[in-house]
Amino acid sequence: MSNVKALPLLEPEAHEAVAPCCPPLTERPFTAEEAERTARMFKALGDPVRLRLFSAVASAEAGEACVCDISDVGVSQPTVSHHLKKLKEAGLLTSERRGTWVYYRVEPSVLAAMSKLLTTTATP
Amino acid sequence: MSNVKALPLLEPEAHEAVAPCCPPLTERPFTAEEAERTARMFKALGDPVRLRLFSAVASAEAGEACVCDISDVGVSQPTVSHHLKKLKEAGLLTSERRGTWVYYRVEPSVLAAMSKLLTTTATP
DNA sequence: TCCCTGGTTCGACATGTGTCAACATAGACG
DNA sequence: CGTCTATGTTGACACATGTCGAACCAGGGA
Repeated sequence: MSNVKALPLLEPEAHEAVAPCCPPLTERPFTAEEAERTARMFKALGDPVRLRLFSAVASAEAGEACVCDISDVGVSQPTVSHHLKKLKEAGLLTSERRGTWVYYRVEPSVLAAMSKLLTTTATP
Repeated sequence: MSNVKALPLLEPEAHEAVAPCCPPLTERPFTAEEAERTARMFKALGDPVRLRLFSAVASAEAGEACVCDISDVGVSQPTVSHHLKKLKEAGLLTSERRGTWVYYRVEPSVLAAMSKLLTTTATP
């Protein structure tokens, strides 16, 4: 449960879904609980708009992106905000307000954790 | 729609979603088209029941699993069938009938492709 | 041949989800 | 203080999705 304590603002909700997740999908059949937890992350990335937002943040130079820089994804501004919230709730992004703007960054452990889920146990 | 009369031909739909997909999420912001294609796969895994089914198939000894071996996931059998169909449509699974039973296996390229999506561009 | 078992499809329903317009809030700046 | 700009929240609505029971198809034996 306790992983990275660096940032000043810590969402308790967000931490639930993150790193301490599950074995690779190919290792053994998932239990209901594991599936529930893991599905939340996949579901968060299962929407084109969210995927574009996440990709925009993940590929940002400084490791973070202002909402104003990534909100050109073809939907209204409230909708962008809604999707960013979903990504935050899923533990994939964190946000921080600095002055006028709000910056989003990728929760560091997430990418590695999800990638590990998809690795094959048999390595040729 | 069109399925009953289909000979051992390959569904063109299924192939669309598979391997030749997209760069890592962290490389650059996804285009709308890339996001649309990729989101389909994540969405397919974004349901707990489907995740359990997929995991059951992916972790099966013989590389394949009979429906009867994996349908104990807490929902009715028609629902299992429905989810397996979704996974097939997303290009994640393939199915084959042998005698009385129907066997599902993981589309080989999928796991590697999705894993690659989640790798960080910096590869040490 | 008839029936039984494994799987899929159909029809219907409740719930969830994406979307927008309108409103609310938080700083910056005069 | 007042106002402007950048985000988030609310309410409403259309549409997609998960679920089940019933009906349906495919093989394998008796």
